Amino acid sequence: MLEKIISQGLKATGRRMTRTRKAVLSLLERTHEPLSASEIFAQLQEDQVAIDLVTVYRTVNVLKDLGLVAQLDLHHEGQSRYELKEGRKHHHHIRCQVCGKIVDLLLCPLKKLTKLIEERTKFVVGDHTLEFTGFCPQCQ
Amino acid sequence: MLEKIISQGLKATGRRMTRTRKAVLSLLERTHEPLSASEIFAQLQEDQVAIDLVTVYRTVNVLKDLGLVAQLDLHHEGQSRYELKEGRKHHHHIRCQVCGKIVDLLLCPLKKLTKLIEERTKFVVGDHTLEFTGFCPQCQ
DNA sequence: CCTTTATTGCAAGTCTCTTGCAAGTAACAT
DNA sequence: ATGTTACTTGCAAGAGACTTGCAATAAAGG
Repeated sequence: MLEKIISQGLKATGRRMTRTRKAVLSLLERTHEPLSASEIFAQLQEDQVAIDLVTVYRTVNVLKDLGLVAQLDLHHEGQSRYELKEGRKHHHHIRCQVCGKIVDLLLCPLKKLTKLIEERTKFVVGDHTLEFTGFCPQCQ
Repeated sequence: MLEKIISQGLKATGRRMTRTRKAVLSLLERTHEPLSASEIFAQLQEDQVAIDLVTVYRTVNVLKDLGLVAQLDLHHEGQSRYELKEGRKHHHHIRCQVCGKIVDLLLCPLKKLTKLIEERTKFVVGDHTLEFTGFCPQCQ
């Protein structure tokens, strides 16, 4: 179970598993779209979980530090979104410009590009962002 | 000259060429990295051009509306950057995580991907963001 | 159950970007 | 040139995402 794995990561870095961290984790675990901090906050309110928005921000940052959550900056959205990495492989997203629906793209065309970029720019390539926008089937 | 082309675009949309728009354009024209609003503001201050930060934001938005400037959201930067599109072909960037230096990548591996994504997701694919981070030659 | 110390909530602050409005000025007609 | 119109600007204020300081709370281990 995810909670156990994460408890260990927390303990290993001198942190604790708490009621609010469990709530955020369980929400991320059962949600299949990346969520923003305010969406996490709103959903937990609805679920009658007492939590402050500040704590949501602190929690996702802790989970990010542990490498358990990915922070996404979608195309001109002006806010970050978070999704669990646990058990999922590297992927990207497409977001509907009309309704905001986000769908996973289970592909990444960039592995072979890294070497080319490193040769051309002399950079050491680290991370990358690749996000698409478009119109989903319902909004076309 | 760029200013003339842009004057026409402005006029065609009921807008005017002004002292401040000329200043922003000329700065973007002679700068070879994408600039943020506050960088544009700071550089113009240094150049003794009287301009308000609000006007910088409004100006880049006008230029974006006209399709003359691209707005970039680099990886977790928390601010947008702007660069002239005029005369340049579609490209992406890599940014140094240490010093912030931004270099153009004159490539885009995504044309052939669009069809695949549309088939798989039933979305109509519009725009995309692709930005890399890494370590530049000086910061390795 | 107690102690230690991480975590939380609240208030306030920071940063990017936007909006309202009166004053300034570009563009065009007279 | 001068005047008129309406687009632009600057200033003040506001909105939204995210962070920080601090006292109160609550995990975790003894």
